[in-house]
Amino acid sequence: MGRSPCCDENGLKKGPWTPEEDQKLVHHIQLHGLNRCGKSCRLRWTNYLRPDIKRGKFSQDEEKTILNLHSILGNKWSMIATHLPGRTDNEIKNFWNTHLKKKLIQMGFDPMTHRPRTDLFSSLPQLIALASLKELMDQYHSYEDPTVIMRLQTEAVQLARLQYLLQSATSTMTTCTTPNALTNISDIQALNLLNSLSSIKENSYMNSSSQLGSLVMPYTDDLPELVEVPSNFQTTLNNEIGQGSDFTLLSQGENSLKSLWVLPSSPPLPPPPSALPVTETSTINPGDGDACSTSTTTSFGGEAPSFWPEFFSEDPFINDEIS
DNA sequence: AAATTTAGCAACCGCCGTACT
DNA sequence: CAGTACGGCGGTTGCTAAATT
Repeated sequence: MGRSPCCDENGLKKGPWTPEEDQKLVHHIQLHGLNRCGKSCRLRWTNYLRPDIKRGKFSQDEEKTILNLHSILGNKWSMIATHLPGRTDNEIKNFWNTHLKKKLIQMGFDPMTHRPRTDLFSSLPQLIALASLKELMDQYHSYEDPTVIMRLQTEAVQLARLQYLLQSATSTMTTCTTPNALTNISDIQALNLLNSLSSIKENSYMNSSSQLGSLVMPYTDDLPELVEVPSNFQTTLNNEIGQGSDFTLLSQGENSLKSLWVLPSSPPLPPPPSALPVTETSTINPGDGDACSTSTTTSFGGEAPSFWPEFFSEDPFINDEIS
C-alpha cells in the first residue's frame, strides 16, 4: 500500500519506506534514544535544522516584503516564504503574529485587509485616551502651561481620529452587515457613545475657543483631516476661525448626531515645525447645497514656542504612544 | 526579591490534496 | 473506487525568558 519510491529535486528519496529503511530508522532511534514521530522529526528539520535556514532578526527589506506579499496573498505563509530565501513559513508566520500584526493594528490598519480600520472596538485605545484627556481637563484649568498644551494637542489628534472612526463605524453599521462580530453593536449604543463624547468636549476644551486653531489641525498625509464639532458650537467656530479661514464646515446634522465636520480646505500644508498657526478673519463664503461652508486663512507665521511638539511634522498616529 | 504578566518562538494538531496500491 | 500513507499548510498551544508590578 502507499507510494512507491521516488526522488525529489534534491535527490532525496521520497515515497513509502522499505523494510531496510525501517530497520535503519529503528536502529538509529534506538541508538540515539530519539522518541519522536516522523512528522515531528520532519518539522524539526525543515523549520530549524536545515543548513540553509537564515536565523536572526528580520531586516527592514524582509519586513516590507512580508507586508507587501501579505496584502496580496493573505495568510499564505508558504507562498510568502518562497520570496524570502532562508526563512521558513513558520518563522514568517510567527513574525507576523508577534510583530507585524500588532504594528499594523497600532497604526490603525486592519491586519487582514491592510486598510484603515473602521470598527468601533478598534478605537478603544483612542477611547481610553479620550478618558484620560477628560481627566486631564478636570485636573488642569489653566491652558497657559506649555506642557499641558502640548499634551492636549497630542490628545486632540487622537480624538480627531477617534471621531472619524466612530463616524465611519456608525454609517457602516446602518447600511451593511459584516461578519465581524465587533461591529454588531447597536446604533443606539453607538449614538449614545458619540453623544457622550460630544458632551465631554462641550464641557472641556471646546469651551476654550482660543485653542481651537490648533485643535482642528491634524495635518498629516495619510490620515483624515475631518474633525467633528458640536453643532451648538457653530457660532463660536464661525467667530474664531470660520471667518475666511481655510477650514470648511462640511455639513450639519445629516443624522441624529447633529454635528459639524471641519476640514482644512485644499490641500492641507504641513505646518513648519518652527511655527504655530495664526488665524486671520475675513468674510464668510457660503458653499453649495445644505453644507455650511466657509473659508479662511491660517498662516504659520507665529513664533514657535519652545514647547511646540516636534512630532506634528510627522505622523502623530504612528509614532504616538497612548499613555 | 518574589510574583505576575507579557512577548517571542518552537512545536503540535488537524485538515487537505496527492500519489499509489 | 476505497484505503493508506506522505507531504504540506495554517491555526493554535505551550514553554521560556524578559519585563513589569
